[in-house]
Amino acid sequence: MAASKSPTRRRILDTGARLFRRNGYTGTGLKQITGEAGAPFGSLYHFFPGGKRELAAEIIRTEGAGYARTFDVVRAEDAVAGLRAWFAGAAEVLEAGDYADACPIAAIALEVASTDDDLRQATAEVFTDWIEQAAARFTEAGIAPARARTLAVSAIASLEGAFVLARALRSPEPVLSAGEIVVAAVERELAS
Amino acid sequence: MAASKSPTRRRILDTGARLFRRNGYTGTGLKQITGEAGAPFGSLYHFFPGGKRELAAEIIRTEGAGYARTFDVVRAEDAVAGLRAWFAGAAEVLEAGDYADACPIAAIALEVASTDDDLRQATAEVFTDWIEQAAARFTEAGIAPARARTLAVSAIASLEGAFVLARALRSPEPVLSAGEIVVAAVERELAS
DNA sequence: GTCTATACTTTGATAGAC
DNA sequence: GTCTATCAAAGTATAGAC
Repeated sequence: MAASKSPTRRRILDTGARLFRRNGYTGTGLKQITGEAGAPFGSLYHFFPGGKRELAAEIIRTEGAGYARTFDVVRAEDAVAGLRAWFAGAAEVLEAGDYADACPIAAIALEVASTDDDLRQATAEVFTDWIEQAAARFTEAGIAPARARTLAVSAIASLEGAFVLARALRSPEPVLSAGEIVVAAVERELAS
Repeated sequence: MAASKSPTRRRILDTGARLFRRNGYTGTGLKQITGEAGAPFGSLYHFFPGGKRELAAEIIRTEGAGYARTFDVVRAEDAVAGLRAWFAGAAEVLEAGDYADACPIAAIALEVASTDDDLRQATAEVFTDWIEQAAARFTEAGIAPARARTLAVSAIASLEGAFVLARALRSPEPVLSAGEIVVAAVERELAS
């Protein structure tokens, strides 16, 4: 079908992703999305019959998968340098985008955690994927599986929380400080 | 004036704090707040003429100050044990409250960061206070100021991000893992 | 099948009765 | 000063013209 290739559908998804990321789930209106996407309001329900929840679910999954690829910079050959680059890159993107674009799903995740179990589960699957991918990379680098998972969870949590502080403070400091501690922890683990 | 002691005003603040914490800023309605608080709708505008924004600003400040006191468990005499208790306590509260009550202002902070500069600044002041208090405690424990600040920012960011993951995954693991890494970092710093 | 117009609900906010 | 009734606007969702 042509639906999956429709440029209108693409624009709705991209615009929705940007607005959800910046203004949150309830903070973003469907009229606002179609308006900024230059799409007729009815098109949203044509492509997403389930309405706002179906749109959000797809955005959570695709944006989650997309953001997972930023972790590709962490190569098993030099996990420490890669991890350092991961945090530095996040800080740069944040500054360049005026502290508007941090984690693509954090704002949604906090809002739906206690109010919409389907969407909560979608965010949980994304976070689980990130954790497993990061843990696999650390394991390949030579860290024992259990320890690799602890470090993976900690790395992702640190960046996630640093994003919260950085957006509020309009400063890259939290991302850089959090990165420093996590990088040192991984470095120390590999040296042991 | 009696206003500051009014039980109605108190109930509005407490209910608002709980709902903002769980459902976010735009995700919480004023009618929902007064409804659950058992207060007439008009009372909200009587006590908070500035409406939703004034109410949110006060909640951010008071809840922020209240949460700062949880860090009192970190005593300069034994910062490592205190920090360990801080994370463990956060994990316990989270589980006990069915993953609904984590950071009192994180959901608001992410939502207003790019949409309401007054409220963003209120959250920034809270985070700044937390960072300074934690850094002071680490300094008292014998860590050099610059390093103490890096560790303070990292500790708060780690917990903040762990809360995001924990609420989505409905698991205390992120809080415990993040705590493990941060505690080890402080421990190592004190040993050096 | 694309899109416009509308239905219905809920939102934040006010006015005014008591 | 406490509270009820109502406002205009924005929210999601749908119906139906073309």
